[in-house]
Amino acid sequence: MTSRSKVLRFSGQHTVDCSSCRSSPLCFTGRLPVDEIAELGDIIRPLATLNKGDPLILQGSPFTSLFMVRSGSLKQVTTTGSDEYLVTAFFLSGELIGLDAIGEGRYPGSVVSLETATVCELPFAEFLELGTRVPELRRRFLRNLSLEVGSERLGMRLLLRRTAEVRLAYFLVAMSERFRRRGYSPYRFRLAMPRGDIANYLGLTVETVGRTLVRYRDQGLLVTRGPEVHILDMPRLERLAEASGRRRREA
Amino acid sequence: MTSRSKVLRFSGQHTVDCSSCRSSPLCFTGRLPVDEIAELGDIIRPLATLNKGDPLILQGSPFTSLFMVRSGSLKQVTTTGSDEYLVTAFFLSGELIGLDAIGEGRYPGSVVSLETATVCELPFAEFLELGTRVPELRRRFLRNLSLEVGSERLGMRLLLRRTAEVRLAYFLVAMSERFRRRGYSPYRFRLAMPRGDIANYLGLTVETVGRTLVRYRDQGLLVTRGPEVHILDMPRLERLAEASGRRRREA
DNA sequence: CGTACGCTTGATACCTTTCAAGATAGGTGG
DNA sequence: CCACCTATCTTGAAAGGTATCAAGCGTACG
Repeated sequence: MTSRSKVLRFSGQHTVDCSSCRSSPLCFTGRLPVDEIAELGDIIRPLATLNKGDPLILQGSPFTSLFMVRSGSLKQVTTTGSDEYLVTAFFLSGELIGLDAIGEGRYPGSVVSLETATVCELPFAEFLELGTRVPELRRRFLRNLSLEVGSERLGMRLLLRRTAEVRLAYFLVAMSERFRRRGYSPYRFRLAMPRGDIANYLGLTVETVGRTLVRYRDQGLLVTRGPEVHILDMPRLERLAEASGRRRREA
Repeated sequence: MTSRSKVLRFSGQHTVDCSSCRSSPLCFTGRLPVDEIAELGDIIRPLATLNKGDPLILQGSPFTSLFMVRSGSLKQVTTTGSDEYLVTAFFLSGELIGLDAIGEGRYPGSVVSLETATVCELPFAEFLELGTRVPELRRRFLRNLSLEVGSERLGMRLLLRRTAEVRLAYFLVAMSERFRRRGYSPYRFRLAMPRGDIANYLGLTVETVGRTLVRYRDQGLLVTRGPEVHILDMPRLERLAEASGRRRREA
């Protein structure tokens, strides 16, 4: 169950040039004053490269570091007591991994690479220490954590009352937006995760996701070819994603 | 929509004796050294008293403070663009309100009292400033925030794949545990929120919640009388709450 | 005393899961 | 380079769980 496979090692090197990081505009450290960026660079351990399927974190291992995605994408999966497999998050470049581990002191799920990806390691103790001297860093970090609380809280409550059609639209619009902010086309992108992971993440089955995609295609909303998504009618897809609930009634 | 009703005012008084607070063992500030507790007391504005239905926070208003529940309970509700009413959280004594507002700088939902309740106000700017001098306070706060991220992330993903029977069991077990930690009986308690709010929170309808409670009663799991809950067979209820998923199949 | 709100109960429709094969595609080894 | 294997995606038919719609019922409070 907890296959103790190759857990990656970071290079011993102890300096990163954050100022040259392509993810920096998205990273919560982005646009910090130069001096402080440099200090961060002293802390951050750079550039583990992961291949598809490589684990970055094993569920239950002690929390030591946050990880910042520089390129590629990863998923977080939690296995519950009854051997249930739950996809709890996807991480794209510029996003922070491990925010949910600080509280318990252990990582609540395994994090696995969905494709070739690179990450930076941010040892938490040293990060906290740096925070003592850089209030702005603290503020950014709190902001980041808080946004996470809010979006999980609201996003999930929303999904709970939604049909498959709306859930998937919501997911695709969100992904599209995430790609757009990374400088990619919001209309054509490649979803690195398999259908099964999407279904699991949305609380649906693979079959339902598949059928829903077919319906979208029939309605001229979008087309998919394997992992490739091509959105044809974004306005309508967005309207669908925002659609209130199940059927008629208002609560 | 945003009924500008009586928004409560705090007394001008500027000192709170945290050390005498009954919620202190549950509050994230609990068990801090005495000096620091005292400093907190200088910041915290005490004791607004709310009656059932009184709003503490109006959705969209600028974020200025966190609130700590001293007694009673409250709910957070978010109204979406399409006038959909979503219950996104319940707060019991010792819990922090407003964690999800830090990021956006606005409160993402209204917070309304479910019964007579008292809260302390914790102005955020001053709290941050105090954090500069008290690293332990920062750590506690981060821990608190992180736990929130984790439980929302996992808890919700779980609910998404659950039947009404399991969702409600999960909710009742969680509430029972929260009461237990507050020194009340975990077997007999009073849920201050109406059925409709529970249903909404769990992504169900009132009818389904009602019918499910009847089924529990028929099975000898628990009985309800209005807001009163009396759990008869906790082990079985817990097993039900942990039950894996919809029907047979494993993911 | 009545009105309102919350809770119950019943019948029906519908979405999604479940079960079961089949079709594709990517990767491996002969 | 092709055959095979496995994981992934597709399609179909049936069952099941909830939402929906519609009344009743109780109870609290003005």
